[in-house]
Amino acid sequence: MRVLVVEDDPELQVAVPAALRSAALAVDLAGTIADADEALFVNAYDCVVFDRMLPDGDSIGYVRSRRQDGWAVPVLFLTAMDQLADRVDGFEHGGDDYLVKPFAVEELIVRVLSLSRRGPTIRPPILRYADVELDTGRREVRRGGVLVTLRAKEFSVLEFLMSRPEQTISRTDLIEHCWDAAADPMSNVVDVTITRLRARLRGGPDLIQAVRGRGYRLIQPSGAQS
Amino acid sequence: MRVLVVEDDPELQVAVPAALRSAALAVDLAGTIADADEALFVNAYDCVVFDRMLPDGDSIGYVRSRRQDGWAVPVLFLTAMDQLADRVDGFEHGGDDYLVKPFAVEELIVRVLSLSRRGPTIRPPILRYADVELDTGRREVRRGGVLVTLRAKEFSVLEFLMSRPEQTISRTDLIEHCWDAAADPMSNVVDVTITRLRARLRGGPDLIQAVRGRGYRLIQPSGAQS
DNA sequence: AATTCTGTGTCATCGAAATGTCATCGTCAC
DNA sequence: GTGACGATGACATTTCGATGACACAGAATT
Repeated sequence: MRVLVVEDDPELQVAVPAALRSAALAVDLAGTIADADEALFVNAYDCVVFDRMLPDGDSIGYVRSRRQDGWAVPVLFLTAMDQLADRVDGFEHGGDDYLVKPFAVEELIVRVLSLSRRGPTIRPPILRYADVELDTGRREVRRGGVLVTLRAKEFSVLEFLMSRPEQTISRTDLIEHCWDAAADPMSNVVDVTITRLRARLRGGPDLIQAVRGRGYRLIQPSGAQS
Repeated sequence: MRVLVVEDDPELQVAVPAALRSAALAVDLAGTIADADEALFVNAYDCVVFDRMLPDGDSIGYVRSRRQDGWAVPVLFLTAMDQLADRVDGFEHGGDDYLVKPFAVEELIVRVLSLSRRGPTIRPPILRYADVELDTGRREVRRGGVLVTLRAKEFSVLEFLMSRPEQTISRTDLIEHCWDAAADPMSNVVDVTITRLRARLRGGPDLIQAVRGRGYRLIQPSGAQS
């Protein structure tokens, strides 16, 4: 779990990351809102610890505006102002928790862990065609419910075909999407990979049709074509 | 938003619901853990406010056991014991926040609103996969009930894998979530950490599968291959 | 302050598995 | 029939992951 700490007080710049690292969290540090913004752009964090007052402004304003764009990473505010009005302010603008300085490091750790745990668990999509299911997250393919293990290239080609069912895909397109720049467009790698893919999917009719001079496409052999 | 308040003190039985209703929350009241259990069975709540000490026991025990079954509704504990050890204890067993009595009603409202908004998206504090248990609070891992001691990085990687069981996780994702910005994405730290993790978990079949060219994932080796 | 210990990162090497190449065969369209 | 294109088996090459040994930093201990 990775956390961004945004803090300008030199003492806390040392203490807070140290405390969080002791809880096996990976910690990055930023000193200003501008720095934090850049770090948030570059990396994926599970939680952000924001000092309220920073050299370039009040962090609540920043968080508020990011929330407007749907930014959802949990935030813990560290604040020296312990008036209740300010606390309410912090929550109402999308922050998820706050801690009043001075605080016990154990408490900080507990709260950050609690916030980090609620990560957005997004389900990667599952592609289907005929009796073939391709689970992009698990990198698994099933035919008629039976698990079929594919090589990386084979998977990648099938994924591309399944994302455009019944469209004819040229060898060039396949090379461009499934191979890197080093691939030789003149070779017959695509043909070979298609052959291997067919061999793996021998659990039903051949769904991969060669379109002479054009490329390949997925098609159900029973269905009529144009 | 609907909230269940579990409280036996007659004074608070009046004051707490009144305060929450003033914030436009729908409030139900229970006086014992048994009553609460029934109410939770019948209705869906966005948040539960639990007094720590109730006539039929300490509510932490109840919450802890419900969490084991994946129950995820946010809980706010009201506690008279303000020692930090107790606070940490409350969190580590799946509670999401606590408030020390006596408290300001405004603060109660703020916290309940925050928890309700957060929704039941928190993950249960103990992750399980096959015969491996990972306690995020205690930072302990058990395989087949046997305690396995892990290094911080190893724990962190396992936690991330276990939070997305059977999903293939790229080295990049692992670096981003388990290492800080100083990590070199080109190095093979991830591979080495995986090797070490496997070595520690040698108490059963290898659950960590390398997916060539993509990353790693947790999988039960029972699945047949072709 | 010096020393040991512990955790973590780096590097080099090994070996297996994935993938590309090539030669040959089959087949489809005209 | 024939010429071009696709299919396929055998083989060569490359890549990638696993791992042992070592290096280094910081914490703990003396």
